Parts: sequence; C-alpha cells; structure tokens
Amino acid sequence: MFSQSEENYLKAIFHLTSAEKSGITTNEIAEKLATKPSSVTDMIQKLSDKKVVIYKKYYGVELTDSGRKIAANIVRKHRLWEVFLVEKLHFPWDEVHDIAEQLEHIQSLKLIRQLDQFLGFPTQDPHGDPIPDINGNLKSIEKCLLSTLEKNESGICVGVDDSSSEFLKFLDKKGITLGKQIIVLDKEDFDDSLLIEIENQKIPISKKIANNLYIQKS
Amino acid sequence: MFSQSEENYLKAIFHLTSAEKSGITTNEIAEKLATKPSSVTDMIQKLSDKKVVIYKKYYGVELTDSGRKIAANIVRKHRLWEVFLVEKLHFPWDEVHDIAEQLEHIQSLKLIRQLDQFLGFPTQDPHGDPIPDINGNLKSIEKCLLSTLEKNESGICVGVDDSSSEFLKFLDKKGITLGKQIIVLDKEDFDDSLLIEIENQKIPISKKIANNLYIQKS
DNA sequence: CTGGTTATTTTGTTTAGTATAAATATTTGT
DNA sequence: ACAAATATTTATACTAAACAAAATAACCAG
Repeated sequence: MFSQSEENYLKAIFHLTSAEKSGITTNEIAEKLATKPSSVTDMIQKLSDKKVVIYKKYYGVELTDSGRKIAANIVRKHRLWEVFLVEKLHFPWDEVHDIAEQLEHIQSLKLIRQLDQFLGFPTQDPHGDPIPDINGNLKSIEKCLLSTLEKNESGICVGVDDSSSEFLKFLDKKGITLGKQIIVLDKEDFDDSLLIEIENQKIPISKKIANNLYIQKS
Repeated sequence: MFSQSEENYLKAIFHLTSAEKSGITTNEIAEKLATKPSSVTDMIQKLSDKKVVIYKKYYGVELTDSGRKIAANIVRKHRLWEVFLVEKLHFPWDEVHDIAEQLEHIQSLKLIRQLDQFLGFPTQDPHGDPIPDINGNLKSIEKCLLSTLEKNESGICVGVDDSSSEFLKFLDKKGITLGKQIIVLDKEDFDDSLLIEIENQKIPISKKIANNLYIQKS
C-alpha cells in the first residue's frame, strides 16, 4: 500500500516520463511537486526500497513495471473520476481537476471497475487525455499542437496541454470545445498568431493559445 | 479544516449522541474507534480548542452547533455515497460501507450538492438510515425493532441496526429487503424467536435477527 | 585535465499527527 | 467515606514528510 504522498510522486514520475526520456531527475520532480530536491531524494529512496522505481544515484529515476502500473492506475482513476464529474454531475471541465486529485486516492479495485462500466468505458477524459486501461496501457491518439498547423490546414480539436482553469475558461468563452472542426485561415509570421474558423466564427488565436491546444489533422 | 482522524472522532460522537444522552464519555468513544481512552482525551481537547465540542473534564463531551453540523455533513456524505454505490454502480448493500468510509472525507461542497441532485435527493441510505439535509438536520422515520412486534402485527421492513456484511448477506439469502411487508405469524415465548411471513414465504427468525431489523408498523 | 559550476545526496533537525503506558486524579456506587 | 470504576495528565514514542546546510559527484569550459 502506498501513501497519498508516495502516490503523488509516482504519478509525477509517470507524467514526466515520455517515450524518449528515461532518467527523470531529482530537480524535475521537485519542481513538478513544488518541493525541495532533498525531499525528493528521500522519497525516491523509499520508493526504490519498495521496488516501484529504479534509482541510480546522480543519474535519475525511472519506474519499474510494477511502479508504472501503479502510477497508470492512479492516472486512470483520476481521469475516470473527471469523466464522471463532467458527464454525470455536470461540472464544467475547468473545475474537475482538484476534486479528481482527491478521488484518485480512494482504494477499491471494484469501485473503479464499476465506475468504468457506469461511464461506458470511456477512453478519454474531458480534456482529451487518454485513460489508461486496467493493465496500465495507454494508447494516445495522433495529435499535434495547433501552432504546428499551416495556413489552410484543418483538423478537429482533441485536447489541451495546459489545463489550468484560466485557459479552459478562455476556450469556453471562445466556443472552442473538444470535437469541433478548426480551419486555419491565416498565419501571421511576425508573432505566430493565427486566425481560425470554428463553426463559422472567425477567431484570432495568439501563439500561446495555439501552443496549448491539440488538433487531430484532417 | 479537519483531518480525517478529527472527522472520525466527530462522527463517532455524533453517532453516540441520541435524543436523551448528552455527555458522551471518553471510554465510549475509545471503544467505538478502537483506540485508548488517553488518546481520546487528547483529541477531545484538540477538538474543544477548535470549538466543535464542549468538553467538561470527567463529565464527557458533546458537540457544539458547529460541530454537529460538521459531523452531520460527514454522515450526509457517507450515506449519499452509499446510495450512489448501490443504485448507480450496483454494489450489494453489504459492500458499500468501507468505500463510503473513504469517500466521506472528500472535500467539496459542490460535489455533494451535485451528487445529491444526481441521485434525486434521496432521504435514506441503502440500510434505511436517514440522510441529513444540507443543514445537518436529520429527520428519522417512526420505526421499531422487529423484536418488539407481537403475534399478528405487521409492518414494512425499513432498516437495519447492525449493518455488518454477515447480517446483510443473511437478509439477502432470506429474501428480506427494505420496503417489503412482514407479518408476524407466531412468537415463541421461550426464546423470543418469531415466525414471519414475507412475500408468502414463512421464515423463522431468531431473537438476534429480530433485534437488528427495523419495522414501520402498519 | 583541472577548476569551477551545477546538480544531487547526506546529515541532522523540525514539525505535525497520532497513539500509548504509567501515574495521578475524580467520580460513582454502596 | 471508601473502594472500584473512569478519566486525565505526563512523559514518551513513532511515523511520515519536509527542509537547510554541508558534503559530494558529475559536468563543462578553457
């Protein structure tokens, strides 16, 4: 069994791990969890004792198979609860993160199995992030940042990178929601800003926004 | 804000408080929470500092208005989650307690408001216990133990006293569920056992069982 | 390859939360 | 009023988590 804090460290390492990178550094974790490097080393050693991470001093840390499975399961719980909150309890998508952050630590295999079924076995959370399956496998869809599209390219809005409340509220205000078709009408070389069309509305998009919105090209 | 442990103490005092009794003793709490009296005194003093209980040394403790409200809210959360687990996730009624014990500590007013609405504002949990309203008020229905019924009296099964898994499984096996009509066909003076009829089935009931099943007379 | 810089780990403390045994004090029942 | 039951105090212990400062290792520029 793992404490909430241990679970949070596992989750942080999981999120910092991408296809290419394997050794996650102490400082990266410290920054992600808003804590100090010395605290991270402490916890990493504890997790290493518990065989959920492989730790090479000064070189970084990575999840073991069992650690990855545990971490993926926490992410799975988080995202399933987010779906529940949005689809069943009608929460706006910018309010669900903090509550899911608590709910993800509830211990009960059966609970998540039943919840998954109740929700109709969703594959993505309300922000477009993939939900790991029961074995911790995660299949992500083909997607790219809006900022990488060229003039006259188009696609479907499938996810967000930054899921801060401010950014999500901004998207709501502009009528940009997942699943909608987007066309890049124009791209400004000077500041990389875009003019897009969505549901017959023309909307100017700054570089910063375009860097946080995922598109599946079509 | 209260720690889970503090919340559990508040809940224990709430449950031990009945209409008549006001001073809950240290030992009662210690037994309920499976801890030692000295630990209870410690915590009681902490809760007293936080103004959620009134504590008179050697005389016992009782909830303040604000303490009662907090405790009732935890019970409210617990019971709403139980309803969710049984009605939406199809858990059997004997499996929900432990999970609700975790879920009751999730902090979010809006979550419970939305959950309540989603469930259709239920007034009772799956064991027939009343769900406190949003202000912490609890209206219990008129009910009595099956063991207090006389021969030829009848009523509707409305709740259980003991909600251990074993007892609930026993009721399932006998087909005794909340809402069903029960008639006392015979009462044995010798051992206080009963013969009841439920849905045209005659079932013998021991004193112990009859002491744990609530009936609303009709 | 060397010295300085940066990143990381170690060490020693700190804090919060919870719990306990043993000693002491209070209340209760007779 | 006294013994028995109950409750509190005191002094301690343990766990989990975090951090600052000091020590150490790795990296990099010249």
